[in-house]
Parts: sequence; C-alpha cells; structure tokens
Amino acid sequence: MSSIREVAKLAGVSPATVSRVMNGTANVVPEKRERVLAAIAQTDFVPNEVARTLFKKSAKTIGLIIPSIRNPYFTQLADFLDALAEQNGYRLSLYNVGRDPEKQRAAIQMLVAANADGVIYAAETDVLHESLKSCPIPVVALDTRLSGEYAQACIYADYYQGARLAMEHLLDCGCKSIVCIKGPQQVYSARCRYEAYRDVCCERGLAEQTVTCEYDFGEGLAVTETLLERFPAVDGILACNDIVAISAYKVLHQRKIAVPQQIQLVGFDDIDLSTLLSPELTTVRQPLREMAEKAMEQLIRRDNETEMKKEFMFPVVLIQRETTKRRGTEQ
Amino acid sequence: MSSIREVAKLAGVSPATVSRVMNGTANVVPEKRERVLAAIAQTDFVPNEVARTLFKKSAKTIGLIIPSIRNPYFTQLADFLDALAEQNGYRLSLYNVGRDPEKQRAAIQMLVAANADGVIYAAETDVLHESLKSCPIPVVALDTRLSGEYAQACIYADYYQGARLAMEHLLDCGCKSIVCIKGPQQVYSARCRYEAYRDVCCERGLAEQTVTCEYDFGEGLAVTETLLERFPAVDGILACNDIVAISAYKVLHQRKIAVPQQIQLVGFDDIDLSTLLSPELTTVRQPLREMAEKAMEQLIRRDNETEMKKEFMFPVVLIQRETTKRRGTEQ
DNA sequence: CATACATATGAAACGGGTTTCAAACATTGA
DNA sequence: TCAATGTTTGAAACCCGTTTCATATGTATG
Repeated sequence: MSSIREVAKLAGVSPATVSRVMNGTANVVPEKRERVLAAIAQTDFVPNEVARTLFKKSAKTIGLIIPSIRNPYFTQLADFLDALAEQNGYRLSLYNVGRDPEKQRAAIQMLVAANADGVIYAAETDVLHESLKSCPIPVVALDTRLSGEYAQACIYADYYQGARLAMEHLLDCGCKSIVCIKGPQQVYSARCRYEAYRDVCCERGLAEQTVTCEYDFGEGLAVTETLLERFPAVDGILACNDIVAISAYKVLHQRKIAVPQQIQLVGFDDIDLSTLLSPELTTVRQPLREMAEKAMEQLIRRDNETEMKKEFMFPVVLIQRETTKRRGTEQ
Repeated sequence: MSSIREVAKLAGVSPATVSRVMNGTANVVPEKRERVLAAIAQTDFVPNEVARTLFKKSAKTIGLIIPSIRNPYFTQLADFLDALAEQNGYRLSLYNVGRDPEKQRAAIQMLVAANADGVIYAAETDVLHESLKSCPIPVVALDTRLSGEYAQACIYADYYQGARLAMEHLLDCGCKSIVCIKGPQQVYSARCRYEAYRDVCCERGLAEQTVTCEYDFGEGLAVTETLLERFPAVDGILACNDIVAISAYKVLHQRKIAVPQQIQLVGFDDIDLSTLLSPELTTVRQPLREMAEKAMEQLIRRDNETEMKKEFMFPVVLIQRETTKRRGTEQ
C-alpha cells in the first residue's frame, strides 16, 4: 500500500535514495541507508512491480504458449521452464490456447502489452497469425518448427527418426500389420511421425493403415475402437503420443486383447505416466529438459548472437518397455 | 511500440480522445473516431497494459497458488479456473510453489506487487506465512481450510466423509486388513482423510495400519513396497489420492497381486486418469468444477458481501469402479 | 436573440519506481 | 590554500494510458 515516496518521507530522504538503497544501484551513506531500511521494514513496503515494469519496459517475464494444460507433456515442459525462468530471475507466464488461432493471437498481444521479454511458442494451428511476424519481442518455437519470419529459433526433436525407430522396432518384433494413429496434422511433430510411418510402409511394401486423433484421452478411446473395426488384423499400433497410446491400451485391455502378445504398442514422449501403466509403455523419448534449457537460453542469453536463424534438432531414443516384445539379448 | 501519443498525433487529436475511442468511455464525434481507428490500424497500436494497470491499480488478474503443476489434480483445477477467469475478463496467473513457505510468501508478494485482484490459495505448508494475514488483496482458500484471519472464504469438500465412504465400502466388500496411505499431514484434506480412517478403525475395533506419502508417483511406489512388507496380511488399501493409488496398483501388478481379488484399492479425487487405469480406479469424487466456480465467484462478485467469514463444504461421492469388488445389486 | 444546458475535447495531473542531471559536499594533489 | 576530481543526493523528467477539469462548441428554451 505504501509508496516509495512515503518511505522516503519517513526516512527523511528523497525517493531516489530509497530506490538506490533497494536496488544497490549507487552508494548511499551508511547512516541514510539504515534509516531507509528501517522505514521500509516499518511500513511493510513492497515496491510496485507494475511501476517498475512500466519504466524499465521489461516485466522480467517469459510467456509460454501451450495448447493444453491438461496434457502432461506440456505440463512437464512448463515445470522445467518455470524452474529455469526462476533461476534466471524471470517469471513464466502460461497461456493455455488450445488450437484456437484467435486465442493464440490474443496471448501474443497480451504478452507484448504486458512488456514480457520473450515468448516460447509450443502451440500450433494451421493458421499462424501475422502477429507473430511483427512481434516486437523474441519468439522461440519449442516442440515445433516455424519459418524464420515467425521465430528467431526453433527447438525440436528428431520426430521423424523417432517414428522410424518405433516402426523398425515393431517390425523387428514381428508385427505384420501396423496401424498408425496420426496426431493432428497441423502439428509439426505429428506430421513428421506420420511421414516416417508412411516412408517405412513404402520401403517395406506395407499398406498404410491410419486413423487420426487429437491428443486427448477421450478421443484416443474412440479412435482405438474405430481402428479395431477398420483393421481387424492389426498386430501393432504406432500411437502419436503417450496419452493416445495409454487410451489405446485401455481399449485393448477391455477387449481382452493381450499386449504385447496379440498387439504391440508404441507411444511417443515418454511422459511420467508411461512407466506407471501396467504393462509399462514402450515409447520414444526426447530430451525434454535439454530442449527446455536451450529454449530458455535462446531467449535470455541473446548477447553475442549472430543474427542468423537458429534451428536445434535434438536426438531421440527408443525406450523399450513392456508393450512390445523384447528383442536383442532378451528375446 | 507506438504509444497512444503517437496515435493521437497521427489522428490529429489528443491522447484523451484516443483513450475514449478505445474504451468507449465517452462520446467522440464520428469523424474523429474514424481518424483514430484508422491511426490505430495503421500503427498496429496495442495499448500498454502495464501503464493501464498502474493507473487503475488492477491487473485484472487472479493468482493461483498450487503445490505442483505436475499433479493432474491441480492441473485440472487450473484449467477450470483459467476458463472461468477468462469468462470474467481476468487472467489466471499460476504460481508453482511446492510446499516451500518461502516460495509461497514470494508468490503472494509478487501478486500484490503486480496489482493482482485476488488470490486462490490451493497450496499448503505447516507454516502459514504472516504475509497472508496482512495481504491487501482478497484471498480465497481452495481445497483447504484456513482460519478467518488468513482467507476471506474457504472452499473445500467433505474429505472426512469421503474417507468414511471409502472405508465403509472396503469393509462392505469384505476387507479385514485395511492399510491407509496417509498424505502429507500438513495438508488439510489429507488430515481429514486420515481422521476418518482412524475413527472407522476405532469404531470397528480394527488396528490402525498406516504409512505416509507425498503426492508423487515415485514416492507412491516406494511406500507401497514398504506397506506390503510391514503389513503382509493387507487386503485393502485406502490411498490418499489417485496418483498414489495408481502407483500402488503398479506395484501390486508387478508383484502379481490381483486387484481387486487379493487386495482392493480406493483412491481420492477422481482425476481423469483414474478411468484410464486398467482396472479402472474406485475413488471418491469431489465436485471440482463447482468448487472452482465458487472460488472465482467469491473473488470476483464480492459486491453485496456480508463481512462474515464464509465456509463452503461440498459433498463428495464414492465412485465404484473396478479396483474394489462390486457390492449391492451387482454382487 | 440571449440564457441555460448538454456535449465534445484537449491540457494536465496522476499512478509509482527509476534515472538523469546538476548541485552540494568531500577528498586529493599541488 | 586553491583547483581538480570524486562522491552523495534530491528535483524533476520519464514510462504511458486514464481521468479530471475547464474550455469550446452546439442545441434548446424563453
């Protein structure tokens, strides 16, 4: 409630001096410093961050734009980023925008209007709003790939390779009829994964068998039902992420279809939950923490940066667990 | 980048007129209005929310303080609250504080300094910081109970009754040796649940058998191992929440202990995940959406409020699914 | 046509920390 | 002792959208 001017009056100094004491921006004679500190303590003075932000034109805030706060993948990402932001003296501000372009536009605009210092863009729509192009604060794409005019850096994993690894693993494990549950095709990672599936099918002379699904438990269940009806011979499922894989497992279990004996299953992302499923989920892991670190670094330590567009692709690794048959030594 | 003064100059009017056009706070002659709108469009002007907040002393923001963004229970809550805030023209600002009192204090202070309009407090520690008492913005406790000097309203569910229902259900289903996995005892809901367990044990002349666990997958696994060692005769588990229940199931499954045939299991909260487990989790549901609505309402529509302390206890309901044996008609 | 009243509009103050600038004071060296 | 350099400090400007207040213009009534 109290302002710096009240504190100043109480301490018998100018507001400028109080500011200098608080921020250590200049020397203040010890005797006055003491008086100021006493006045601050006495009035429970908390400097108004809004006024500070207005002048400094920096809210010390990084915005994170994600499609869903209910999706554990993004929640895990947000947790990493939150910790990293805090370590660097920033706040993370979450924007939950679904796949609604209008909400995305609004989020960016709000961040700009709030003097945020950067945006990590982890959502995706088919229409990328112009507001990203002319965005006066730096934008880093995470878990997706945007062209240079939209983002100053892109951080993503080798989704294509991930799906290849998964496909080859399913084939190694003896699958003859693999169905791909495609993710939303406006999502970069989902497109890459599907492309790998398609390419492997093509190389091996297999027929493409796909269904499409949003990243959502409910839809995952429904789509799996459809899948079983449309492709009764299925013996392998490549799911677009772990959420959908877990939903698929649920349906298989209900139908008393044994996993991995009758149908083998691979997910993507290696979310915490994937080891909690029984049987544990075979999945493709991306180095989420390292990707989060890179994203934050691109926004915060942009000192000696070359102006060129930066792309960072991280390697993925297949984590064999219990929804596929073991291969190799333990066969 | 452009300011209201630049827009004003371009339109040949004063900043006040631009402000009036943007906010519709006063009549502006159509011809000038047009010029202003044109100038806004031409300069891509976005009003600086920070300056607005500074003057209005309101950021149109509600803070939400939660212990963990990784816990789906809080994530679901945040999702509801986010939607509600938006509907009412507010932003939700998330603070992930764990059980660290210092982080909680910092979160409250930051919200005050940012001119937030209210706080929903859903975290909990053993030390409640003084900063809550003298907090100049309204605080509502959600999923917990604070004394009147700390919060202007408390919204929680009948946790005690929930645990009683769960216990009675387990007993009805034939359990003779029920172990309670207690949650962190500084958490109100965890205390209530334990008390109900204790009371039922007492009433029925059963020995108390408890272990304690944080709300965390990893700890849930470890604690379940301990439990099986300490209480080998266990045939029923009352878990402090669904996360822990799911962890417990995982261990039981690994050990080839049949659920519900050998051990029956009840969780709490009915998170989305609980139907995704196979078998589906029997749990106690609280009306989360309604509770979120009540919390938001208490902060936003506090017009004709009586100054008295408000407590709202919501009813809970037992959701019988597959981790307990059916009773009643389907026995 | 003059008085009264409503409407439109800009200048200026405001909110509250921060920073610049210059004045005031202290210290060092000649 | 005086000039020169360094240090401390407060007044005032600044960030920028909003609002007040007074002026100016227009309309309605007598």
